[in-house]
Amino acid sequence: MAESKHFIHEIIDEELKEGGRCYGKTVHTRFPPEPNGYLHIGHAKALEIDFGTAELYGGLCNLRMDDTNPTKEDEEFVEAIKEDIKWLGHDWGDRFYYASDYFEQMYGYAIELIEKGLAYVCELTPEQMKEMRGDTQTPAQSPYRDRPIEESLDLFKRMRAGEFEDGKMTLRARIDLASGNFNMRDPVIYRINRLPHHRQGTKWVIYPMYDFAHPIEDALEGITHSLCSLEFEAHRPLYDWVVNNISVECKPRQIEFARLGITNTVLSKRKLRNLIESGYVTGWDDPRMPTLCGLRRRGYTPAAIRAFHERNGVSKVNSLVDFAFLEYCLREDLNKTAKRAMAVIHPVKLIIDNYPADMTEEFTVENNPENPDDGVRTVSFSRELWIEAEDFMEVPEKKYFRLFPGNEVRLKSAYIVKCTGCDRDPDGNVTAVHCEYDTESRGGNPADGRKIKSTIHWVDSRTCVDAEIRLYDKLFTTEQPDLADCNYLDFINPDSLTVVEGAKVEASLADTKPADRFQFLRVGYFCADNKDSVPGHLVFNRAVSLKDSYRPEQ
RNA sequence: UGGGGUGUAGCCAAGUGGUAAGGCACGGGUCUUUGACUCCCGCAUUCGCAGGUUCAAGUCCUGCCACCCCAGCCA
Repeated sequence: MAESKHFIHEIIDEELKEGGRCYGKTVHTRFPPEPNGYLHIGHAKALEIDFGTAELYGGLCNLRMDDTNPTKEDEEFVEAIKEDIKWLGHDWGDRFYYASDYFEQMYGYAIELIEKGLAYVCELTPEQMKEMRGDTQTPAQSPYRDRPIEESLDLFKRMRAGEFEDGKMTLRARIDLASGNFNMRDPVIYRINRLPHHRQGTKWVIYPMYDFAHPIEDALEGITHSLCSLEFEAHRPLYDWVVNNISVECKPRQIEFARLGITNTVLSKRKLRNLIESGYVTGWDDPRMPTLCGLRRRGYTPAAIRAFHERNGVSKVNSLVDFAFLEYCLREDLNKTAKRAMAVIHPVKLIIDNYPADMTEEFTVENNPENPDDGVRTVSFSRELWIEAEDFMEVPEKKYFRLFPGNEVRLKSAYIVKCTGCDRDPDGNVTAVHCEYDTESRGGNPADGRKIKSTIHWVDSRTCVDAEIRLYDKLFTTEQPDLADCNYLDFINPDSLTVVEGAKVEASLADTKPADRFQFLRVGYFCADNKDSVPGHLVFNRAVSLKDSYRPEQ
């Protein structure tokens, strides 16, 4: 929970006081996704605000599919949305709704408005309506706004009956053609659309617009606080107009907050879809995507995502949060929870020349030094091991203190070895590193207590298993790929994915299950791919690297 | 040139007339059988700018500037 309350909660505190709008009431919010795509980390912010506010005040939060436009929405997204919300740990109880289930009631309220002289049927074409909208200096014109109530009533009923073609007529709210707020210039509240609706089928050929439908949905469900993003601020007068002019007892209050921006990625459904359709990523759940299913596959945890949003806070300032902060939140969680394992991504042979060729030992290693309850495991050890190629340099650069001729390092939990040299192929590539071990240093403790500066990870060449490692990096090379005057596709990071075949991982990883997470010692946090990793062909995704303060100096 | 919003460090963000919290990033050190983690230190004489009120202003007043959203029969 945040240290200090953000502005929305301060508003609610006031309203809950005696005499306040919500005195004695239960705080009731809603999360209203449109089922036309997958949820991403930006939606997660809204999710945390909607569900989090309800939780904070001991209230309720409904889950509602905002499906008022048949041309965009599809049932296929509904289950995925529910799954993502559950994954994040939120519970809507039995309060799962569809806006489309309220169509009949909405129709009734539209009739009420017409009867009150507050709505009328308009026969302008979309083009005409656009032309007559006016501008900042000129009021709009609407030739049908004074047609008799009876005529609008008749026409609207015939609209519903399907007597008119798509686009021929609309129902408009009769508000203010001269308003500086264009949303109030007699906005369309119903349009004709013959496309079948994903749940209502062909029952309806007229559909309510968001500005009319949303306040009704909220009022019908008894929502006290309708929390949404900043771009709806100018729609609030219309929201209030609707709840104040129809016969509903509940008058919800809309409060707007800034949506989330993160560096080096994009967060619009259109752009994300385009990344998929253009083949830059493999799908909505590609681990490089900022979608919840993508982050999940990448190895992100619900706790990390929730911490990210809680610490970012809630305000009305358009923000662009550093991607590094998301990574920090993940590392913080995984450092405490992920079991350690040894994996060599870029293997090179380490031969211990004074170790008997037929000997094998087992060493005990802690699973997580941050959490002793995770216990220990044993790893096997023999004369030939695999180590990370970058842990050896024949000619060390300044401040390099791993393996180089003459230097000692500790093999994690095993022995201290002294490097004696290396073998190279005709092209000059290192094919094996040679060393000798200190027989008195079993477990990694030197008998004489001398300090060993470096400890490196390793795997036993006799028992290790192969794995495919997918190294992910930022999707875009610039912090703001979606700046107005540039094309975000120009900034795609060509190295956002590096696939490494033939990595060597310790034997204990052989029975890893999909979605299992680990810290590969000294390398980073990895997650078994939830689609492609199977026994016999392990696939690990790098969720995030470990911080690395090693800076070679020259 | 209409309406609605927002400006506090590289990035988030507290602050509600009493002398600029915290986190990330960054730099330095400590610790370490992970160059991780931990711990410690440093990091805004100043709050978009300019005036004004006040003993006292990031907070109040006036003016200006910058940026974001709105003219879908999208949400």
